[in-house]
Amino acid sequence: MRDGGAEDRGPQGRGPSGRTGRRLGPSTTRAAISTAALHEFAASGYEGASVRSIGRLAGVDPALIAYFFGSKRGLFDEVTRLPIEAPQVVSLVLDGERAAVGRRLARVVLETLADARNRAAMLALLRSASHDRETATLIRLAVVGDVLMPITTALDVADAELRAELAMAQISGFIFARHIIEVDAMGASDLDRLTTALGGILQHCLTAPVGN
Amino acid sequence: MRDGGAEDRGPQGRGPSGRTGRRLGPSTTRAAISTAALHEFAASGYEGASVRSIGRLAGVDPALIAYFFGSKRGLFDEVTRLPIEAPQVVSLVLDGERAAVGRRLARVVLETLADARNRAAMLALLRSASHDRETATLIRLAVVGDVLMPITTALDVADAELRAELAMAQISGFIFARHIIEVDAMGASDLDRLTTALGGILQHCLTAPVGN
DNA sequence: GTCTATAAGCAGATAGAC
DNA sequence: GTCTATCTGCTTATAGAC
Repeated sequence: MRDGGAEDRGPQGRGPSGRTGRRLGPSTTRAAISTAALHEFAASGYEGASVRSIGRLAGVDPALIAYFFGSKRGLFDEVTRLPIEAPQVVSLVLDGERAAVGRRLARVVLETLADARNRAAMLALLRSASHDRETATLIRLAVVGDVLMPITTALDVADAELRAELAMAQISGFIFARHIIEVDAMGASDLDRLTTALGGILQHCLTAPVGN
Repeated sequence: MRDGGAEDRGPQGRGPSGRTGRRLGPSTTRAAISTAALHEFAASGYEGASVRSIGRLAGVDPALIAYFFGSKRGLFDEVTRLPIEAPQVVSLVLDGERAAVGRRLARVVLETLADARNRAAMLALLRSASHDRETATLIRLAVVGDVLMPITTALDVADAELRAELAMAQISGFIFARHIIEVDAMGASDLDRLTTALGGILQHCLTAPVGN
C-alpha cells in the first residue's frame, strides 16, 4: 500500500515491453493518486495533507495531481464522495420495528466504517470539518438534512430536528472517539457489542422522551 | 476585541507621557497575545492558526510571541489550559441521586461551555485533536482517564470503560455539532432544554443496561 | 520591551521540455 | 503522460538594532 497501488515503477523503471518512457496501456497513475490521497486526507485532514505528500506516497510527481484532478480541492472532493444513497439509508433504517430503529442506524454506521475506503473518506471529512466551513456545511446538509431529519420526521416524535442533531452528534463523536482519540475499550470491542451500545444510545436520541 | 485587548497603539503611537518608545508601566502585550491566540486557536485549531495571524489580531509583532511564550506550541499549551480540577468535577457529578448523574454531568459541560474563555479553549483542543496526536492523547488521559472513568467506576456498572468512552463520544460530538458544524436546533435551544437532552443521553450512556 | 530583517523551508499552481 | 524548474506566498524562528 505504501507504493500507492501503482505497480513498482522507479524513475527509470521500465514496463513489460522493455522500452523506457511511458507505459503502454491505460495509466494507473490516476488510481494511485486517488488511493494515496484518501490515506493522506484521512490521516491529516484537508489542510494537513499536502499535494507533495500525496505525490510522494503515490510514487508520482506532484504536478500530475493538478493534471488529473485540476486542484487539491478537486482531488479532495472526488476522493471523499461516499457511495451512499441517502433515501436508501433512510428506508433501510425505518423499515422494521420501531424499537430497533437505533440499532439499524448503528448497523449502517458501523458497516460503512468497516469498509476501509469508506472509513478513510469519513475520517477525511470529519478531520477536515474542523477547519473547513465548506466541509462542515456538507455534513450538515448531507447527514442531518438528507438522512437523520427524514428519519426523525417519519418517526413522528417531538423535537424532530433536535433529535436528528443529537444523533449526528453521537455518530460523529463515536467516530471521533474510536478513530481519532483512539480510546481503548471501543477499539477492543467487537462489532456486535459496539452495535448494541451505539444502537441503544441512538434509540434514546431518536425516540426516548426528551422534553422536560 | 479586534485590537486584541491592548490599548490603541499604532507604530507611531505615544503613551500618556507624551514620549515615544516603550510604554511606561507593566506591558499589556502578553495578555493581548493570549486573548488573540485563544480566538485564533479556537477558530482554526493549532495548525490552522499562525503566529502571524495571532500577532495581527493582537496588534503586535509576531516576534513578540516567541519572546513571551518561547514558541507557538508554548503559547498553545498555556492558552488551552482549562481551569478545571478533575477530582472536583468527579465528586460534583457523583454527589446526589443516581438517576440524575447524567444531568449533573451535562450541566458541568454546558456551564463550562457557557464561559467564552473556556469554550474557546475547548474548541481549540477539539479542533486540534483532529491533526495532533499530542492533543488527542491529552483528551484521552484528561477527559476519559481523569473524569469519566472515575465516574463510571464509582457508579459500579458493567463495562465502566466502554461507558466512559461513549460518554466522551457524546460530549465531544455535542460540542462538534453545536459549535463546529453549527446545526440549527441546538443553536436555537436554551440552556435548560440542552441540559435535559444531553443529560438524558449521558444518563443512558452511564447507567442504562448496555450488554446484549 | 519592541521591532526589522532575514534565515530556511514548505505550500499550491503552472509553463514548457521531453 | 510525465517530469523539471520556477513563481509567489506562506510558515516558524532567531539575531540584533533601537
